[in-house]
Amino acid sequence: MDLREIARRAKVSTATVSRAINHVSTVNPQLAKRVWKVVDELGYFPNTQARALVSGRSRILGLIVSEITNPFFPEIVQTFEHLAVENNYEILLTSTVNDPRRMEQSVRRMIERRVEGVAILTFGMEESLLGHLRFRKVPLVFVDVGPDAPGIVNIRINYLNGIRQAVQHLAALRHTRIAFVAGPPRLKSALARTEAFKTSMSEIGLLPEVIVTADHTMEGGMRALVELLGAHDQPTAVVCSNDMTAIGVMREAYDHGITIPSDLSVVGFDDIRLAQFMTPPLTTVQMSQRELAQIAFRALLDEVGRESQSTQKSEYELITSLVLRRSTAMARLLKDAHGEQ
Amino acid sequence: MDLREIARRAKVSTATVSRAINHVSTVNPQLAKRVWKVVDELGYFPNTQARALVSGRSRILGLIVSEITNPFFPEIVQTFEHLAVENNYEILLTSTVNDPRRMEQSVRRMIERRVEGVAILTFGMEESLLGHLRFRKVPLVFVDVGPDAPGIVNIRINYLNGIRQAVQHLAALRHTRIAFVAGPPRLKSALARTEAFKTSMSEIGLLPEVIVTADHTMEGGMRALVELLGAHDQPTAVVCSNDMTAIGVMREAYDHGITIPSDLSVVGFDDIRLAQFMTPPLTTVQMSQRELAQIAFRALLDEVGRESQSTQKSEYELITSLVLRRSTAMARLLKDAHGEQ
DNA sequence: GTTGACGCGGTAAACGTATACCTAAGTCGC
DNA sequence: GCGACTTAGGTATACGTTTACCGCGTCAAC
Repeated sequence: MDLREIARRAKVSTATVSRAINHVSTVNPQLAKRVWKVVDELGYFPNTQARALVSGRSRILGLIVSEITNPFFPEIVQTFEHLAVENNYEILLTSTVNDPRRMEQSVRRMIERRVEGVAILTFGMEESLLGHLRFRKVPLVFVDVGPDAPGIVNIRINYLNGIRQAVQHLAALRHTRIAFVAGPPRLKSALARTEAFKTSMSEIGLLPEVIVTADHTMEGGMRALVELLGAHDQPTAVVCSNDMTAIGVMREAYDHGITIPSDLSVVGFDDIRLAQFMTPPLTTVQMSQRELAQIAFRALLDEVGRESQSTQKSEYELITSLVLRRSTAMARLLKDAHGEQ
Repeated sequence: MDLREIARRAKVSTATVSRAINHVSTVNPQLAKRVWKVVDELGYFPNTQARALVSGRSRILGLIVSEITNPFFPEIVQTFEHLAVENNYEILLTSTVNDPRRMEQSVRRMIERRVEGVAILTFGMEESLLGHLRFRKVPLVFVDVGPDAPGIVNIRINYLNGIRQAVQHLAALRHTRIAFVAGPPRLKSALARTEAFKTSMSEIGLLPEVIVTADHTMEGGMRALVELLGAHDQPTAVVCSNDMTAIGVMREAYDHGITIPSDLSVVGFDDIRLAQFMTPPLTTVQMSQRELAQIAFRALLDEVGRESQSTQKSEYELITSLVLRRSTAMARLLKDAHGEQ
């Protein structure tokens, strides 16, 4: 069942059928109606590959994330996919799980399907991905780590804003020994968060001394707390580089009989959905996944839209900000002191 | 840069290039090498749409889930995608969020891209999806709810096995007042779980009296616990129709000062990854998402493989089973009694 | 030495659609 | 009333592959 079949039955040419289906205005409404009638009767659906072949536009976008099972990403995927469908695009999804072979393969798949653009929402700097894609001048969207070149747009994340809010929130609760559990140094985003923490502390005259490194997993968070408990001057609050780490900290605290937030205040980062399901619900710095996906999609669409990669640079920014829940409280020592008065 | 370009440079015909690229054995190794050399030099990637058009095979599979942000699904998507890529397939993902318009649209997209098969891993009975797809004889895979017809395979889930284990585990811990928090009656899978609970209770002479209905969300779980606490004969253990419900129950319990598991034992269902991150880690009935995805993919591939929908029916089954963590303990009253002796 | 079989590679048609180009009919001005 | 201009719809080509079909050359058997 193809265009020709429709043309035959509607007693018009294939050109007219094509035009009617694509709502070209020059076609006589009478004829259009006749065509649509046949189309509906036969349940005809145009063949996308043929369309893509002749038009040179695949209407497919690539989306590369680190790992779909990482709670940070499902919301992104969902939003991105939703927007894509609304704009008559399809998405080609890859989760690299940090496997170079997978990335390589992923790029190949995308090029073979002739994607019109790719959003790379992993936070590492996967140079390996770039070669072929840039060679084909495929528009790319990165988060922070993209090279500065035409056809490549970077979404800048303002980590400082949210982390500063977190630190000041804790300081306001009389915390002075505030620890930071950092993420893997391999990730530029993790580095940036650590820097933001240091800056925020220094700004208010506190020393960002207690920084332990974890790996953005729950297990890493658990180990990090153990490490912190071993220190001779234990912190009363801890800011974590991401929510999974914070969850690990909370989990380990539970096992040690440490109550959150009265014994220890905990702040996460990301605001994955799960954060609000914790006991107690996790206070965390929100980096809106929906918004990130929206910006990425919009940026990609803009870039695809503008023909001949202009040098005009477009910058996009995503602000982070603290959302208060119930995992932070007044610092223990001060509270006791008050209580004793 | 296309086949012809390669052919020209390698001084062979396009047919030979095509054959070399597809590793057809009849082509002279000398020539093949020459072709591959040019291919690599130019960084040539074959155009999938052209291939699909002429071969009549899109190498695309559809995957429909209810909601990617539901923690049950990411693992499924990841596994399915992984398998697809390994078999040179691409996947077209849709999350319906129970929106009929979305489903409609989704089917249209899939048919337009000429998917070779679709796995429908939502657990409702979306009849609306069927029409067009069945008309095209697209192989379909369902979980439990598919109609009995050629080209349609159902994966049967054995809910009873795991739920029986859960109930017997609780009974062994001296619980007799075991409640069940059911899921939305709209979902056949929820109904089946409730039935399995009733059966399991009756089998060991307990009355499945306390059954409250929730909706598979955390909020629903929270409300359910409130309802249970209002009963004059409070349960000492509660089995939930899914993990999110169990998490809601735990969360609400925390707010009421009820300690899990010493005051109340809780068992979930699904074993989403998050279950092990709870405090305490949730004992739950595992319904392996990886395995489900594997079965679905395998079934789909088999069905796509066999030409001319044979009547031979293939049945697939997924077993559920209890995984013990730390959200269950001896029933309160008995434990006290023992303590007083 | 001729013939038949066979193996390898080239020629060309086909997949289903969009669209450049063309033709016929209609409109308008003089 | 006739020619120029507009307009609607048809004809035919192109998109980048795969593959059926064909032809040529080699080799063996007689």
